[in-house]
Amino acid sequence: MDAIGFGQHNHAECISNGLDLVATQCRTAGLKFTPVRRRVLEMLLAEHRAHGAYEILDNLRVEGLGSQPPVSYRALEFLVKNGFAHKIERLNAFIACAHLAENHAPVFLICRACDSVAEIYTDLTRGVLGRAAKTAGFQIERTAVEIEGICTTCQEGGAA
Amino acid sequence: MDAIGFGQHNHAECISNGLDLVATQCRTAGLKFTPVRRRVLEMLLAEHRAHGAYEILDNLRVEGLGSQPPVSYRALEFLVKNGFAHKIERLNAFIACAHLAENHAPVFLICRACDSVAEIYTDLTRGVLGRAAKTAGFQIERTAVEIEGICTTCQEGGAA
DNA sequence: CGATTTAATGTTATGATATAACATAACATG
DNA sequence: CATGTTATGTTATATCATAACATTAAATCG
Repeated sequence: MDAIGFGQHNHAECISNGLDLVATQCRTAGLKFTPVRRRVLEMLLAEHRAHGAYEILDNLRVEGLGSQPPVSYRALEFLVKNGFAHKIERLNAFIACAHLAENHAPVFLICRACDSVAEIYTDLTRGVLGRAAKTAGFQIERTAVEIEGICTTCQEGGAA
Repeated sequence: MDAIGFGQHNHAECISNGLDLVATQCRTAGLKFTPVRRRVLEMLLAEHRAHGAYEILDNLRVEGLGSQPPVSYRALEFLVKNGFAHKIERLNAFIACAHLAENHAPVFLICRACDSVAEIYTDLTRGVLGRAAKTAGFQIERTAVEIEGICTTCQEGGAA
């Protein structure tokens, strides 16, 4: 388990590695990593927090890459569908995937004070949840696990 | 673990018991269980699926209990805040709590075919999730666990 | 009781999020 | 280069949600 989002890491690398990884995966899978899609992913990678579709759109507009809602929604849909980004339902916003390449059921830790979001890597569908679903006869297809609270930094800062 | 929502139970009782329980809890806690709030809860209890705020509002309007969005949103807010209902973030909709009276972190099983929602009673904050959060130094305040898939009935029906 | 304050409701207006639908352009492939 | 397919551009509108202020009802207390 790691929690990218809180804690230290080389962020510039984090962005360029992410873009490279996705570019490669798209090439391999025959997906088109177009300028808009690339730029949107780059925006998401720039900060470990969720970005709204309209915030993304504002940036695209300034850069001449699109001006209407469907532009950002389509790019985000592409990224989410292919596992390069996730939607945080709680916030109606999107975040770059922190575990690119690995097939996973993401779990998010959302800090309500600083809005940062950490993605942890823990498959809950095995264990309790899987057993519970099985008992209910429910066939799991997709999970959204979103934990809201206060991150380390904000606890120290007294934001709690 | 039980999964109210899928499976059999006496539904009429389920509604009246729910209303009675909440009425009692409100009396005890000094909360006002007003006609609008009561009626909204009743609507939620009527079916084990999530109800949108505007769907609720449409019903209230017909009954002369309110006609503008804030009316349903306020009633829903009251119910959610006091643990009598939950919001399903994935659906931007609301559902009656299936474990009234017990302090709990709900887990929802959402059937994408028939839209029914089951609430299961499994505290994930103990176990893996709790440990993961602890490692990240994250202080959990609230969890939203929403599992999407296909319920037993719909699997049998071949809706998958 | 009647004044005060607190909570709930009514209402208008608007903000924020999301998608349907259709037109056009770019691209791959036979 | 015709054809199918995917992506993009654009208009319009649907859907979800809340701010702000007016009014009414209810609780509290001198």
